[in-house]
Amino acid sequence: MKHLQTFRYIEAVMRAGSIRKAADDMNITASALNRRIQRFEEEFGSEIFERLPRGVRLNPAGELLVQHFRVQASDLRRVQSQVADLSGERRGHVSVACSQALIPYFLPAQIAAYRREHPGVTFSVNVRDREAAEHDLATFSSDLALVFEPVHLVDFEVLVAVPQVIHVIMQRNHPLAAQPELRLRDCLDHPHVAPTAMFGVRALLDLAAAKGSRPLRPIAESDSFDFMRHYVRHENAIAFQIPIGLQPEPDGDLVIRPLSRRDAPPGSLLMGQMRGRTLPVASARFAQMLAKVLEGYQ
Amino acid sequence: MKHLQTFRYIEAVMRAGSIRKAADDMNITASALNRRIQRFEEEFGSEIFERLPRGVRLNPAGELLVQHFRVQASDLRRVQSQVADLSGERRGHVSVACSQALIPYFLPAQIAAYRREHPGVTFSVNVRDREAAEHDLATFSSDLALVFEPVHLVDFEVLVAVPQVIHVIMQRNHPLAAQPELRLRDCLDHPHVAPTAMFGVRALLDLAAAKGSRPLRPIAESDSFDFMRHYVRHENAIAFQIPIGLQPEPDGDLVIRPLSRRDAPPGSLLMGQMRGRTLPVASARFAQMLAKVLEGYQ
DNA sequence: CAAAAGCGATGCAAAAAATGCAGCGCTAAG
DNA sequence: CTTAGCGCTGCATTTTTTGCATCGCTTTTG
Repeated sequence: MKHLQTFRYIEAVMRAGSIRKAADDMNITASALNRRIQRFEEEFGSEIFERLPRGVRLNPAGELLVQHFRVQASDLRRVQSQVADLSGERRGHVSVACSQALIPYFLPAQIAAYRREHPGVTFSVNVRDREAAEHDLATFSSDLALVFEPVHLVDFEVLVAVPQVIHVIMQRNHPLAAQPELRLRDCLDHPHVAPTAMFGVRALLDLAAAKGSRPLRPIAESDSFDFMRHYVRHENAIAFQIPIGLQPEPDGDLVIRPLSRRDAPPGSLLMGQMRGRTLPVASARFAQMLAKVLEGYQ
Repeated sequence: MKHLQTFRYIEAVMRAGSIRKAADDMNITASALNRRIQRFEEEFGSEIFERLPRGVRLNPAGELLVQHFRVQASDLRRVQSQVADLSGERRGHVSVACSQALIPYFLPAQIAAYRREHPGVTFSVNVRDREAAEHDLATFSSDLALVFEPVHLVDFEVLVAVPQVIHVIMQRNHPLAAQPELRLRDCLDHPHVAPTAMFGVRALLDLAAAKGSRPLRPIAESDSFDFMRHYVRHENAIAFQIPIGLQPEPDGDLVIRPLSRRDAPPGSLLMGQMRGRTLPVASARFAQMLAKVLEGYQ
């Protein structure tokens, strides 16, 4: 939309930290960009950048303005989506920010299922830790977020919550593989790998371990659940993950066992949106479908 | 704001019903306006006007779009007002839609009082019947509405409500002037003037009269309370009005008496805004002051 | 039933706005 | 003390927008 061009430039300047860099990013001359901003500031009635010796930075007025424009751009997308919906076939774009766990199995299956019904709808899927996912919602760069154990819930409006018990992954020949349900203390006696502190699974594990007065001593930490899942094949270690991130039928030589609820309470996988926002039709319907699936999930 | 120019043109076309008339109103050529709209429709991805033989009319997509733009323009004004507020002195503009009763005494006094504290704030005051006032809120053309007994309350978010007993206005030498409180049946025995059906005062009077099985028989009906107040001097008739529309100390030869509560229940004078909207700083503060004054009013 | 009036659309030239280029003055980093 | 990077501005150029004249169409009018 052309009438939002100036805003796109303003965002670019904000990101780049200087007009020249932003001009470069946007394939325009610094002078043109500079004048656009000056002209805008004049008609807006106030400066929106403070000029520093090495560039520019948004001032409080600019912060307010950027927030306004983000809301307005998001709302315009919603209107467009609604209009497309009027004319019969559903079109639109759904952007999702989600935890790693959703990436391999759950979301691909759900998106494919949705697109079978509505081929006109496109998707963008971004892996975000729980903090970044909430930020994505707040800046209107994602419509939906799916995260395990979110941190702040201020702007996060929960659409559906699913309890998820932490599961243990190991090779079929692992000593613990025989038990149908595992105790945390037994797991901690064996070599284990664990996610880094930023993840909800780790937070729950640390909490549970602290109660049992036996600390987590991972032989490897990683921010990739994919890495951890593969690692157990090499050292006969154990790894942790929530069920939604696991294949229903694991690969031949891996087994999956739930951790006893006596040790670690189930965490919550939450789907949410920006608080108070009205989602575009496509996103709202997709969220509706996900909610139905998730509610039947456990 | 220049980036809303196209929207202003769209609104003009909507009002005028044809591109040529709108072009005339906006001091631009029809061809330029026509092309602006065509260009906009193209980048928006859908037509927003349906072309009729005698002009154009918004289609459903256009309705959605206009609503979006109205919200967005109102929000931009809010941001500007907030920014002005950042830089010290309060500036801004407050637009009020209100019933006639508020026009002569109450609002002038309140606005003057507010402007004594904040000379940078300007006002627009429009007389609207209770239906039109609500419409003004819904189209974001007024920030606040002050109406007696509003009709629909769907989009009207009540900020404060004040009970108002209907009062009777007559000359000092009127036979009823001696009583401190009047019964409706006595009033109806004398020549009386009444507001037309669109007014809340009339609705309450009709209701009360129906209960007493004696109908209202006004010798004159008017949509101007000013007219009615002056008329009682000429025929020694009586008129009705709510206290907020009356001078505390009436002019020499007029007296004011409350109608007995046994006959007509007090109506409600409501101050409200568009539901869910965040008002500009100036409007919000003015509303706050009004609320305080009104709560102490009766 | 034909003429007139009103409408939206479009080709083309003129006017206006935005952009690119070159260079200024300034500040902080090397 | 030099240099590199920054925002800003005058001027020529390019792009966009506007105005004018006109077409084809439909409804209204005499």
